[in-house]
Amino acid sequence: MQKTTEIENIRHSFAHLLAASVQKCYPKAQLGIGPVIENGFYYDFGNLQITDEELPRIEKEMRAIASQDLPFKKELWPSSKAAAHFKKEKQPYKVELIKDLKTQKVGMVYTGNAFLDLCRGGHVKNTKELPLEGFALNKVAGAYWRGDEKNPMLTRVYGLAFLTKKELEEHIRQEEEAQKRDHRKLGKDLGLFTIIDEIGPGLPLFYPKGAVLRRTVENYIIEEQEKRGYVPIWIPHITKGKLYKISGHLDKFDAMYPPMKLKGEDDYYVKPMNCPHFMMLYKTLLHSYRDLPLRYTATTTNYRYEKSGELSGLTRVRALTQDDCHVFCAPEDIESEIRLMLDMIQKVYEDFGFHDFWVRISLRDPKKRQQYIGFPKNWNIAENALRTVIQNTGMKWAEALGEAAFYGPKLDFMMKDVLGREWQLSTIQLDFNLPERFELEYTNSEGKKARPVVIHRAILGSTERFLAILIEHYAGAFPLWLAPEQVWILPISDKFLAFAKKIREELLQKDRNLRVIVREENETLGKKIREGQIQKIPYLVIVGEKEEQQGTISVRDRQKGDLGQTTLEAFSNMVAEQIQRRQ
RNA sequence: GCCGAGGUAGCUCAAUGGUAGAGCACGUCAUUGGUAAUGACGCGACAAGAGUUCAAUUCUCUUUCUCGGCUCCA
Repeated sequence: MQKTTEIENIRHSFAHLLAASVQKCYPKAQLGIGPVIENGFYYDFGNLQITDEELPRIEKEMRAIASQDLPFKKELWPSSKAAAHFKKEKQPYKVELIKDLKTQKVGMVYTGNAFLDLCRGGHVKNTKELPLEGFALNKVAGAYWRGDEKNPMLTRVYGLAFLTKKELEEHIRQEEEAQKRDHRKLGKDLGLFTIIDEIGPGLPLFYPKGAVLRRTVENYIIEEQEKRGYVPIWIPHITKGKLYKISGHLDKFDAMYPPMKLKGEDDYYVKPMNCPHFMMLYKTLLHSYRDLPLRYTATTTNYRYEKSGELSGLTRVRALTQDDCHVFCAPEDIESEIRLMLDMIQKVYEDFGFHDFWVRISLRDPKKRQQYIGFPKNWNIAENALRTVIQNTGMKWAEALGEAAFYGPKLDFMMKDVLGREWQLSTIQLDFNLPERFELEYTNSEGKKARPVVIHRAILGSTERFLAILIEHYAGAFPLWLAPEQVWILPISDKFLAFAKKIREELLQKDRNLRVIVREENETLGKKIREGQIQKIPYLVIVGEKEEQQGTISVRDRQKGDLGQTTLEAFSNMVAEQIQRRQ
């Protein structure tokens, strides 16, 4: 039996209690499984149709059972006896579990004399140890039996459980905080993007502010790439199906939009990925080892027919833009190419303010060799290259067996945002498959044909998803270099409108890329300041009689408030420096 | 796609089997202002379709979209 912690025992016990309560309230309910999860527990039930409104009743019953101070008792039963018991009790899921466990004996747990559940262990000794103040049932959802969509859908009841009331409240407070930062809400409030019924689910449109934000992010990536010798290519968004026959995607990829059927022509598909296009472009030219590594990049949109229930804001869309890159290189260049990518990833994360991340080295599962293609020799080169490079960077890393793609090992970058939520961002993947399928070649130094390795790489992953993460990470208060509107100029009254416009012109003379807007509306200063604060504008510049006479401006910082009067020169320098330092 | 909950004005939210209210936003006018909301007036909505009913935003069904999960993410 594996060791469990106090909180796990408590959560596990609550799961049992939940099962007992549901059985009492709904005698026909069938028991599934009830594991411990982050922050609490859940239990799956068959033959149970309930909504959130019924949770208080179930919770009340759980409290009633717990308050009887019942001991938890565990016995080992022969599996056949337990199976027979559950068969009699009309608990088909439990019977199935016992059968699949294939053990001689199974644990059965009781409270007091009342039978509770099949159990592998890890609970408190007595229900009086349960912190009833720190627990609450929180939601009902559907879930497939044993996580397989071919199986029936069960009703899952989720509960939160902590040691104390304070921790529970803290958790709820954190969830509320996360909700305030929700990129879907901020996207609306800040006028960044929208999703329109008539256009379609998962197909976001960007307002000017959102478009400026995404262009800023994408241009930044393009700039950093080009500094490192990556070169742009351009590819069309539709293609003949033939391309995906070669790549093998047509059989395997199930999120493909159905093809366009054109009279007397081949079927055309909108592209759900870019790799095959990159491969074809490489193949059209003859390559010498002197040309390699060849670093092709394109920021381009893919279309994937994701299941409707999977769509969510910008994090899961049907039109996703990738900062895609494929490096074609000789196997011996793998290490240096990856080092180059890591260098860029480190720089990019720092500039975006992502200070907490780790790298997952996704390797083969050595027990399942047949799942992977390519020569073991190449795999060894690749896996070792990944390890060596990562271990030399000082980045936090962990190896994960069985997480490799079937065509090669990869590095996945896991980022923690300010709320401690983990996101998978960048990925670097070694690929031995596509060069093979597309029969890519280069001429090596001996004048012989050789096969290049392809390294796939995306730093943002998808621009849309990345923006969602950025929005939530900063709660919409973007650092100056990213803010879609960086400076508002607020004239005290329309008498100073001309002066305000002059200030804008002068600021633009210092930096013609500065995003500065004069708020001309006939409103009070207080109103415009409030508006600026709500819109999270980094700097508000206030101009009136004082400023016009003294040739100064007044500056208000989004966080620090009124900074007082300063010169345009000083303000402009401060802004320039801040943008340059990406703060 | 599956289970569940929802969709009222651009946004946030009311009410109702019998003419749908408010705040913000927007427009007009007045006001000419000093660091988080000036005032008055005005414009504006029951997701779509079908059914039940004398009458449907309200009840039923279908479609669609959103949300919480499940599954999936090459």
